[in-house]
Amino acid sequence: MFQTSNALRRSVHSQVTDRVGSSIVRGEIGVGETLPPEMQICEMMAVSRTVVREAIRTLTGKGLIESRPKSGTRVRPPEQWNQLDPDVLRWHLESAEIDRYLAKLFQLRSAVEPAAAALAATHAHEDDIARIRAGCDGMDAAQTNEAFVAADIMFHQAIYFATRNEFFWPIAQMFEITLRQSFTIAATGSHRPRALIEHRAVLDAIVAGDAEAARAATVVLLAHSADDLVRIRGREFETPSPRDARKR
Amino acid sequence: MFQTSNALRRSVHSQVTDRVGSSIVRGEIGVGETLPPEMQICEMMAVSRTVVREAIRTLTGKGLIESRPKSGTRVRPPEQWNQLDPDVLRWHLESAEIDRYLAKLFQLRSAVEPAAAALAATHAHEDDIARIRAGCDGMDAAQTNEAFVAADIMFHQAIYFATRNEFFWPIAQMFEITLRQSFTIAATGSHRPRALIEHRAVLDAIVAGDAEAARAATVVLLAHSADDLVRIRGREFETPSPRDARKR
DNA sequence: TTGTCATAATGTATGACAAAAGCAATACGG
DNA sequence: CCGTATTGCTTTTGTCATACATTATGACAA
Repeated sequence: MFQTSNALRRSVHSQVTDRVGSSIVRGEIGVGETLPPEMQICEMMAVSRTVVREAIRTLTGKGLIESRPKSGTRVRPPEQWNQLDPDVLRWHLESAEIDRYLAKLFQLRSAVEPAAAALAATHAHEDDIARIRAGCDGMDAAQTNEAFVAADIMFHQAIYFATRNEFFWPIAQMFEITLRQSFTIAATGSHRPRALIEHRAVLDAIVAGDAEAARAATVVLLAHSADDLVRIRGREFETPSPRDARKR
Repeated sequence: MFQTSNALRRSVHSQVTDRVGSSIVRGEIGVGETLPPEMQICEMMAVSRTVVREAIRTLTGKGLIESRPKSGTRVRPPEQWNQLDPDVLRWHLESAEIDRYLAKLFQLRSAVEPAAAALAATHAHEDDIARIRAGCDGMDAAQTNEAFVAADIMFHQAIYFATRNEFFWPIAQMFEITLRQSFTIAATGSHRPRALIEHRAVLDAIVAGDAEAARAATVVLLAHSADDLVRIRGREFETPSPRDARKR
């Protein structure tokens, strides 16, 4: 009845995966270091070795660790982690300052989303366009803030799927996990009318099959989103990023 | 002594992971369908249930499947796969027509790499620049074709790492797996001098901290790479992509 | 320095039981 | 008589325990 937030109820090995993965991402173990032997983890968490091993396999599959007989299980450098993996993302967001990660995510969006919209304009199928339109309509009809954000997310995801290029899809996945909060904050009240117009501009360009128009409309959309984020969250979202970050 | 290419010698569960993962990506199982019960897979591949379960955990972690007691283990829709995962990528390349995937990868690069270079110009640290320069120098000094390609890959990877934005890193990882062959083909003989100049232009812009110049230089670099790919592999690499792919 | 060996860690196999979920048969009510 | 709810069976995944294989490390000795 009481299941801790939503962590209990799930299988034991995913709980162990969460705890170990989280502590790695959090940096508690440090790159190149080895985590405790399996048996020791078993004792620490009071689970069987089966469970621990399956958790380790999951983390290995995400690129976080690699293990060898005798030498143990070591943390791999973060360049080799599947940083776009939903779980890895979640562990990041749990640990670090949210704003830093939202800013970085926004850098990625700024790079990819205009091109994605352009590809969508030339490659989208009927059902892709239907999904994008559903996003627009949902934003239009939304009564609650939450419904508005959900429709907004659907809209942006649908654009990535409409590229018909699977390498763009993992980026769409991030929205589910990462953007809900930032969108929720940025979607309050007065911005909506303009946002709606700009979203529909992207839709229209895609429907018209005009790649360059879609790209341009998306650039506008993102620029205004950045404005909102700067206003609400702080100057970390300014573009381009501060030069003084550089060390020479 | 003889180990089949490089497949033998590896652990049993990664072999099982490969076989199952490959057959899923290949589409032999079909979205929403269930794979055979664990025990049956054990018999088919003559391994213990431990091994099969660990393989399943790995694939679950990559988003390919999800399993429930009694109802079995089902294939999830490809939108939810970690398409940028090195293994998933490899399974794709094993199965499908290489050219289609190289073309799609190139679409992603075209979207991301100019922005990545721009970010690198403002965010790169000393060691990042050293790596990029090492790539240039390596291309310069390369005697063999293979060495040239390796340096080329290092150059492009280093740019993604230099963004200091971990969300760009998984894209760099793809190069290792995907680009070796395409680069090898495109790097023959006469293209090298021009390629070298263009690479160094990107490096110089990044060193100068000039984001816009870095973006522009990368666009040029990619455009010429596309030319080479079109010439050698076929018109699939043309930009923008064919309109008639659209169904309305 | 080199070779060998003990050892500690992961890798694999097996068997047993728990828990969940689909399915069918059954019982109940309309 | 038909439809619905309930109950119980059974299949499949989830977890545990134990034993043994394999491998690489590090110490020791030649």
